[in-house]
Amino acid sequence: MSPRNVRVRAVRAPLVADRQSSAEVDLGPLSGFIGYRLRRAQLAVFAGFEQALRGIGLSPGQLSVLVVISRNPGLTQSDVCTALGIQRANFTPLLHELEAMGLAVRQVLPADRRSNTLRLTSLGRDVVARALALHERLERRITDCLGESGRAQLAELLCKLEMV
Amino acid sequence: MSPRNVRVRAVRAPLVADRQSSAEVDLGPLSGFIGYRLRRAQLAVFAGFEQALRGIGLSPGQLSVLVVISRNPGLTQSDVCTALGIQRANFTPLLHELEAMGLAVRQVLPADRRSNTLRLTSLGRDVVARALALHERLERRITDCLGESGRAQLAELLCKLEMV
DNA sequence: GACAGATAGTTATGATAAATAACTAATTGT
DNA sequence: ACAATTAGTTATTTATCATAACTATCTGTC
Repeated sequence: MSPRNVRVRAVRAPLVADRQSSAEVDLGPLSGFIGYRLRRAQLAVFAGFEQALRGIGLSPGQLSVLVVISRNPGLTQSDVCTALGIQRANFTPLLHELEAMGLAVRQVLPADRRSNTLRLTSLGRDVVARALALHERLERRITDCLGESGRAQLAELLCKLEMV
Repeated sequence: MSPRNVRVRAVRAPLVADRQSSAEVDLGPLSGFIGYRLRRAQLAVFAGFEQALRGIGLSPGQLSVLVVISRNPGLTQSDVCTALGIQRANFTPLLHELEAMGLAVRQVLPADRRSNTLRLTSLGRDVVARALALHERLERRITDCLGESGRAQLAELLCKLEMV
């Protein structure tokens, strides 16, 4: 126990012994965590989104808002927020960007002057159509990867998962 | 086509006509987008994570790092980064937090003094064990929701999706 | 009709995750 | 010995999400 007994072995011990090559890292229970898999998958898919929609300049969130407005003209901001799970406070600047890009317009609802109804401009409709067309590529790549049935299963499982 | 022929109809059009109740919002193609479903599902699961691990005070990212270190003591920072898909630059402060919490230690690798090998403290091992136990609850809730086979399918599909 | 309470939108702010660039120190190969 | 890499750090930027406080408007009740 005295310092003397500390062998040189301790010093020249195989310090690299339990070093692992990054190829063989064991994720342990992590690899079974749905949350972990979700995070990695989402990062990959969002990267694919940016790549597929390059040149359009829309974020996933922006596109989702435009699609909802396009399918439901006249919705209020709050309606869109609850439909997409966005906080009203965060929606305001997002929407103003879409307005600044000339893609959407706010219009005070006369029946309730607190509310704004939302519509796309004709440019907005064009851009959504183009974005959806480009987005098809991404979805096709995913289908190629998972198979048609795998893709459908995944969509359904994710849908269930939202209400855990 | 002359201005005269523009009927009053245009003016007193039913301005509230196409208002929709938020219950019946049509997500259109969005509901089939894997990326959209991923985002919503991940938000739900991460909220569940925070709820399940309340009191431990670890983020999903922090726990993932601790688990990897625990299963692979002696990995360098870069190893952990590539294993988990984290940027080295973002890893530094994350790791320093874990060190400050007394859960992990950095140790210069003598064989390559640029590298730091990582290990858990005994406190770190305790905390990981407790965190994993609590995390089981979340995974069980997910399994209850998707079924055992659904859960396995989901994990596999997400895994494939990472390499799209 | 007046007024308390609720709602729609906005503003400001803070926390977190992720990406990029530039830097230091140490190593490698020639 | 020296150029080119590599590991880690620092600083900065951006995007997303959450919370609280504010205004303007509306609703229900007396």
